[in-house]
Amino acid sequence: MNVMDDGISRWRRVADGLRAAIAEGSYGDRLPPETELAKEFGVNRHTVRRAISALSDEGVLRAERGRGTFINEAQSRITYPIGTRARFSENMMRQSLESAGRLINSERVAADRTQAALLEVKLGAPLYKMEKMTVVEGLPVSRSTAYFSAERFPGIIAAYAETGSVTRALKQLGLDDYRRRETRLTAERISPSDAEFLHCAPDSLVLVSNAIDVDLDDVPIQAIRTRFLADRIELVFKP
Amino acid sequence: MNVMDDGISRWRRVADGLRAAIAEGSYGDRLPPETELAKEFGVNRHTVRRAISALSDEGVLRAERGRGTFINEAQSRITYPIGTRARFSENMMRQSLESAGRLINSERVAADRTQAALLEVKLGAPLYKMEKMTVVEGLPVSRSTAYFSAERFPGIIAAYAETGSVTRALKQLGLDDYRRRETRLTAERISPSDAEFLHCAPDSLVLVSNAIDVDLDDVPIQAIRTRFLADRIELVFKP
DNA sequence: GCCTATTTGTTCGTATGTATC
DNA sequence: AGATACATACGAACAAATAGG
Repeated sequence: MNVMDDGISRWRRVADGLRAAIAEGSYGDRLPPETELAKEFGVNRHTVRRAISALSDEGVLRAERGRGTFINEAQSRITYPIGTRARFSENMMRQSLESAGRLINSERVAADRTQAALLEVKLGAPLYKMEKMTVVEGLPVSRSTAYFSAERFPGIIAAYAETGSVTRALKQLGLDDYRRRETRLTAERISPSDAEFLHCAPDSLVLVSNAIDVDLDDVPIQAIRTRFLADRIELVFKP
Repeated sequence: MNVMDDGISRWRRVADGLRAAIAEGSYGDRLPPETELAKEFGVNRHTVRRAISALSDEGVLRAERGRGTFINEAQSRITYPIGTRARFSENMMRQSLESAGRLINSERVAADRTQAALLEVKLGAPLYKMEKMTVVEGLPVSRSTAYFSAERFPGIIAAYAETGSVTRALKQLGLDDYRRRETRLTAERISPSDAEFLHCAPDSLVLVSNAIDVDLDDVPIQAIRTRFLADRIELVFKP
């Protein structure tokens, strides 16, 4: 019997299953006994215990000897509204949260086929690539990679470094307003590099947002790929 | 130096890292040599080989002896627009895709605190819980759990079973129009039960959408939690 | 207080899978 | 390919805390 055919251990899958069931409210406020869970998941009791131990470390559960295992009140995630006028710092301020953007790295690159199509520039056109990360209430929540046309926004990097905000940087460059044309969302496992920067477990999940911002004439300004840590942030869309 | 404390094997993490880097386009159309990747990920070459073998089985890579390892063209995902008037079947038809909803199960339940708050009914009020799944082009793409007030929509289950669509079922019950009030998005690992129904790997990722639909007087109609398979569907938001 | 059933916690042993060298 | 170290998984017991009669 192949125990770990897909590189994910059994206790891990039990832990994930439990987490999901708990989120769905299937168990109410307390877990069934370990022996019962073992039968339910078709594993040994030790394996269930390992899963419970992992979830206890995460703060999801609380085991009490002789009484049972109880489900802790859910810790709420930061919500991040997406819509036409999505401005990260403004939105955080509305929730009275302290947020800060930080420029990690920037470089000049040539547009590949995908980037050229998204930004509506020629293949090989000069772009600025900016690696940023965002910290809310002292906790890193997202990392993003943004591409700007280097010809249209030659001073963007200096302006961002100075102001710490894309909105303010663009304003400094004479662009008063912009809007979001499109946001595409998907989910991925975090990359090792992102895990290091966001200071989280290497097996965390991220919500990936691929978005295009345009000026008021519908000309693309930036293509931006943001990885939101799924367990620290929740995207909210309200029409 | 063995750090496998999180239940995910090294080759698996290398595979996930490679998949992400490939998706980002970091490697272009071919992978660096195995020895180089081993150094990059800080693992033994055997471990890299196992990761590459897994990705080859998935169809992401193609290893050619003596030449190198090449990246296959990505298979495109189905896009699902989210917005005010999100109607699944309408949206699929616009992409000229064949879609079908299927009722898996339905039962009468009492509203718990969360459901009562979302649907604006009393705690313990009777609800219909409907488990559905959606198949697009023969491929299952999502599974969802919807809650309706049993007092307000006594015939909803029969109507859905007959029409195969929430929109048409509600119309049959005399509700001509409704809109989405809110969509909250997050990412999770798939639950074993969902993995079975959606006929996918047990370690797949899902985009979870928690949404509230309301009638034209802003009274809640349904609370719905949908799990979209992240590698088969992409959510798109256009203002 | 006492007994019992239930439930979590601990400790053996054994076999298999993973990762490196 | 073989050797080594460690993590995973299972099985069978036993210990310790709790709750109820």
